[in-house]
Amino acid sequence: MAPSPTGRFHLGSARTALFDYLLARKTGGQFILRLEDTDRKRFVPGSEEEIMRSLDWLGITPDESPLHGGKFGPYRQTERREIYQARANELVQKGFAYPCFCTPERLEQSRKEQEARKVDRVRYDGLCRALDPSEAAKRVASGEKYVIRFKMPHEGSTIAHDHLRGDIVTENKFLDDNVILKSDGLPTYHLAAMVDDHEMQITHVLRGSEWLPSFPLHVNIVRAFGWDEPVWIHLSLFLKPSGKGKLSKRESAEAMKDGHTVFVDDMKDLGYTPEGVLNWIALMGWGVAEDDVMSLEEMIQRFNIDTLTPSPAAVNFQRLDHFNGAHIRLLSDADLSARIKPYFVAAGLPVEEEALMKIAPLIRERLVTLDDCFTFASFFFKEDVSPNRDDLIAKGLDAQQSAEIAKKTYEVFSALTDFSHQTAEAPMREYVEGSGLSASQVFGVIRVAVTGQKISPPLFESMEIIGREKVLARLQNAVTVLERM
RNA sequence: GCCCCCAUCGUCUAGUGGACUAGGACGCAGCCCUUUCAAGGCUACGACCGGGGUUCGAAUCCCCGUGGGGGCACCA
Repeated sequence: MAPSPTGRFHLGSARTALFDYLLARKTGGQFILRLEDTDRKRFVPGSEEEIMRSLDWLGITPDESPLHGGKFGPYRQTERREIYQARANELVQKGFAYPCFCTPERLEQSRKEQEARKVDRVRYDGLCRALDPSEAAKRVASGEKYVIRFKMPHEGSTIAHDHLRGDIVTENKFLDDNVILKSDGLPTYHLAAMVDDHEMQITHVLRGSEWLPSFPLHVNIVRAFGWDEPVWIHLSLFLKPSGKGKLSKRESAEAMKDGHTVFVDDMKDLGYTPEGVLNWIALMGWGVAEDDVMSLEEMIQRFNIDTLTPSPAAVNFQRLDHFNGAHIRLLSDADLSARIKPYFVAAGLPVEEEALMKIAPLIRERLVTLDDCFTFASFFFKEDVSPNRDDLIAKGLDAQQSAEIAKKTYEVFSALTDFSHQTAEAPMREYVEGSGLSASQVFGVIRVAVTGQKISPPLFESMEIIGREKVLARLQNAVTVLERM
């Protein structure tokens, strides 16, 4: 993959990276990260690090990259400028490109003129294309500022082949003489990517379909060099959840409002797992008929570029939640414990590993995101809970009757020789039977008394983990709260 | 405006001329399970954009509309 360090690493880039990775693993190829940093004006410090950090977190670390090296380096385009300059000159030499001395001011003027004439497509007017090559060479040698433009044929048409979309035919008269080498000596994407893809022996180019319009230019460049073409695949675009317009980085604020994000680097903090995120983005632009909850391994096995889909896909965060929850449920006790521990630590709670191992199976199927563990299990680690008085009063009963339940429970638990969920539940069931109360009423009071909340993991298993001493204290406290008036 | 791409349930998708009464998943609704919340199981609702062809036969192939998306930089 070849992102540019001009902003944050988002969903779309992650999906491209994933497909690149899957293809490489599937075919025994290399997954390469190349940084397209030729636009120094838009360079954002820290974004290179964010790209690599995000890839690592997702679990799809590149085989070759600026960080890991590789035999086709360097992997940062600004470190390869001589290569592009040589290649650009080669094209000029062969008559496929030409130096252009037009100033930005002249270009701007030409653009305005064309707009005034209401031409269909504003483009370079070809002034320097008409220059005599030896004359142009002289001006270059004299130190005059210039760019190099690709000499697009005026006649005929270009047939570019996309693996998903078939032949894409464009009449050359609609094409422009694009700049391939800028006046600062750095190449534009068009040249840099084509040269690097060739030099680095890239077999498959997977990129977003926003590149389709410049696709003819790219194949013309490759053909001008006489190189073999890679397999081109233009992936479907990600659309906003509404389906109206492509997912942009501006969407982040919108997504953030309901606990979502389009930036991979933010996913971890929101409680998402790499497995869930990967599974989610994999299924946008890739058609899998059934059994769509997959591990990375399974994705590798099932991946096939023939099953990629070309139509735009609206992102659906509810689906992310679904896949995240599904993958959390697949986690072992040890794995889940390790992943939720940081949330308690961050809250300053005294977490114990052994307790965490017992809690994991109790909350696993209740978590949508990992940080949900806090709402479900923080009461385990607190010294006391502070139940709301109204919550302590069972449905259909009054405070006094509810207090009776807590007292009775206190007695039952106190009398136990051994306190486990089995030994505690049996006598409580008997009590419910003989009391004329419902299980829901009795256990509801205990739940709020012991956990401080109306919703909790299974009651008796939870109490076993908390331990009799604390349970009794919390029951006692509940009675106090209920009898206070 | 011009060029390009796309078109199956609300969303992600399966489907490559007959096996389609169009399958799965998310979401939504109901039921079951149940001490809460989930998870799980079952059921319901729900789509081939329109019109012409081609063919014995079109969701599938072709054309034209329409709709949606993308692109028109010394950005990627």
